[in-house]
Amino acid sequence: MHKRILIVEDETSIREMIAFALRKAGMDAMQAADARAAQMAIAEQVPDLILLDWMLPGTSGLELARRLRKEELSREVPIIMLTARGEEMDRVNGLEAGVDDYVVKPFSTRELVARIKAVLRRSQGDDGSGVVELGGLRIDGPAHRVFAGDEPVPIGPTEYRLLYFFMTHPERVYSRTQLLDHVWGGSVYVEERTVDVHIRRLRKTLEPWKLDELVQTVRGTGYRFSTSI
Amino acid sequence: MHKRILIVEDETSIREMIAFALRKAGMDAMQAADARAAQMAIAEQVPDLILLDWMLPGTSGLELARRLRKEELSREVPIIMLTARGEEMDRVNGLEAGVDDYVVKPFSTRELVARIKAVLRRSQGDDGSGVVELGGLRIDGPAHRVFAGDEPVPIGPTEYRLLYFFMTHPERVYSRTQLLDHVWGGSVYVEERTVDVHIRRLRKTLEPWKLDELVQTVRGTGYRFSTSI
DNA sequence: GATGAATGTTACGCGTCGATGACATGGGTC
DNA sequence: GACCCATGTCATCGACGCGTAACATTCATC
Repeated sequence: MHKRILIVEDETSIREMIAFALRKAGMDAMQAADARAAQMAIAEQVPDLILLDWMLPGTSGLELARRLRKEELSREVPIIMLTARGEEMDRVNGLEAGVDDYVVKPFSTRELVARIKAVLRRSQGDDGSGVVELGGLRIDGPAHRVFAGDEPVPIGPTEYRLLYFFMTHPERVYSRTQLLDHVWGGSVYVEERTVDVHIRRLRKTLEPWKLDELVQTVRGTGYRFSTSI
Repeated sequence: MHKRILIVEDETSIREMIAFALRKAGMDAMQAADARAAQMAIAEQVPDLILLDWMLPGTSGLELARRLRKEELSREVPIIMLTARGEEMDRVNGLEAGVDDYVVKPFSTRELVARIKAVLRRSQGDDGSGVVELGGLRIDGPAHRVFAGDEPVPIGPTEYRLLYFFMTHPERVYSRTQLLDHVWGGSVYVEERTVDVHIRRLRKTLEPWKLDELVQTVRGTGYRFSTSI
């Protein structure tokens, strides 16, 4: 579950500092001091994201980004560029090379971590638009709608909120209390068993599309939304 | 056909970076550091879209959004809010002010550009001629007329504005408050229930063509114009 | 296979929300 | 000033959704 980040940066102190911050944020940090080392590291194990310093000895960060984009192995991996101030001209080329984001030096580690998370979030299918697609279901926040394939699914308000929470937090068990907190809101108090009923109603609304299996019972613990049965 | 985007953001580095990304995406970027500068820029030339930072010195972004919604000049201009990590609260308040979308910081420039394009596409719908065709209905802005197929539809002024807003913002729920902001204009005060009545009247005018289904109720939330039932 | 606990399922009453029709007001036109 | 059209508000009715309880079923454990 830990995200693997490859840091490509020639200055050891900066590299170490970033690695430390990332580990503290629950990520795995790999390190490379130049383009060659980076490509070797990638060949060995493809990271989830690459932090790329613009100024590298030998092959520049920009050039490396271009190469990575061409290779099958690394094409899909998001890249964040670390640029110094006043390197604006290079940003043009960076955007052309398909870089996902920039962080301008000097930056706080907190900002860097936040940017990494944002890019990771987006590369995982959450484009921030409030539309989530999962397991044959599509839930559209702005439209307040649910689609199974292309057919709209008639759904009640509470079932909608429940499904929305599930689809934005899939593959994880939630107790009834947790569901009440997240879906109903912490300030209301209702019976725990009420959750069961709404789970039932949610399953019923998904039944016509045979998608009720997505909502799974974890006996003794709670419920889970999962695309694998 | 370059779209003109006004960036209202106090932090220069962020503003510059956004402006750069927008220019790269073929848009014209105007900049303003605070609410006053923004209003001056708008007075000079109305942009196609406004990027509005939530946290502004002096007049807050939210407050500015409210003001812009009230003024005739800027009422039609879509607004995208840039919000800090603050969560649901910001979303709700932003939506109340008639904001079209929001992007949570930190965001990647690519994500931002994608969202801008999405909003522009949505709030345009037309090819620039002011004519929108959707779900068997055609609304002609310049001619101020509505057609169902080839037949003209007799329609009242408020119903016309309501329908026009819906057809330029389809597939999305709007609360009564939002509809009041967008259709009535923020400066008038009327009961929320009034929206219900005009929804009713709009449906009635569309009924002879069986197009009243396009106007859909989302219980507990608001109304939506959608071509899929 | 018996037992108790956890979960599934159904039915029902209450409260809330939206739909609807009627009415009053205001503004424009002749 | 008389008339008409558009608009906003109100009261009422009906529908919908919610939470709870009661009963049925499944599961784990011995």
